[in-house]
Amino acid sequence: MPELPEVETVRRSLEPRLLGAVIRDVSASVDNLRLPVNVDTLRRFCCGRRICALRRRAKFLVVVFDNGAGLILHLGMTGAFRIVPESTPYTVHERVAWTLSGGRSWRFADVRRFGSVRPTHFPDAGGDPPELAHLGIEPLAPAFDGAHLYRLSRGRRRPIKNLIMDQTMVVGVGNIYASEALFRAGIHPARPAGRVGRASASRLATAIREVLEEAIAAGGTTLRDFRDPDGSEGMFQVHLAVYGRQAGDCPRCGMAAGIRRVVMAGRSSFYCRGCQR
DNA sequence: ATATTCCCCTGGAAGC
DNA sequence: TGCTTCCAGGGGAATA
Repeated sequence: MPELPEVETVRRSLEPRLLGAVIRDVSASVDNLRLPVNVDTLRRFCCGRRICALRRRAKFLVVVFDNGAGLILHLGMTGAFRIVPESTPYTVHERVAWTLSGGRSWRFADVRRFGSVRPTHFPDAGGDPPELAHLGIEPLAPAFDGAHLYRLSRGRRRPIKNLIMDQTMVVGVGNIYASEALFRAGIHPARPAGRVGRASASRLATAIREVLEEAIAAGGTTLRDFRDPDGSEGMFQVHLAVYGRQAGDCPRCGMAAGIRRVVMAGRSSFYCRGCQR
């Protein structure tokens, strides 16, 4: 369940350990994750390269090399990184390994293989690679506010929850934080996006920003698989107000068994039937 | 043009 | 006990 806070937690953990490292070799134990993994191509892109930056865009990690190339990484559902001594035996689900200067090995494990590892070129320093050009606005950017969300939602009949999870609209919000943000804003997840008014859009934009920032501060949410590169679990799951709490009492309005679970667009969605309209 | 459905993949839990 | 089914859900292609 890595969403923006989990990916940012991973980025912050990896950054100090990867910056300045030189990649000596790459190996892979599978030829496809979510996308094909071509180890020869990876070697051509990575070997001899120094890592200059580690960015996050949406739920992607972006590794920037010293020559205008780099990697786009996605954790999928069960992806995890660790950095270990080169001699450390591989675990069964470690799919890709980069040998780094200093005798270290940077490992990508992914049980369900929904993750991805893509080499890329950057058209300009600091910009997104073309593969990520379709992505919408970063919710923690200053330009993301109620007015922006209001404009995005005009004329759209799809449920507001589906819209805020649409990565071409606003990025980083997945199934867990969508339910949490809508709860905080008092908006029913199935409300048509175009029927969300200015005041509600403003509350929702604020709620999205706040829940993501609080989750980052807590090191993310661990419900099943998520671990940071040190193997630690996140702590935000104890702060979830509605996600996974069907039949629970509402922590805001107090309605007994007020929390409902419904399926929207194939995803479990949680809301309080007493205080979300 | 917009929005939904399907598929990828594995393991743990629940059901029979 | 053991087998089957369901569920988790991000992203992107296919489809309506």
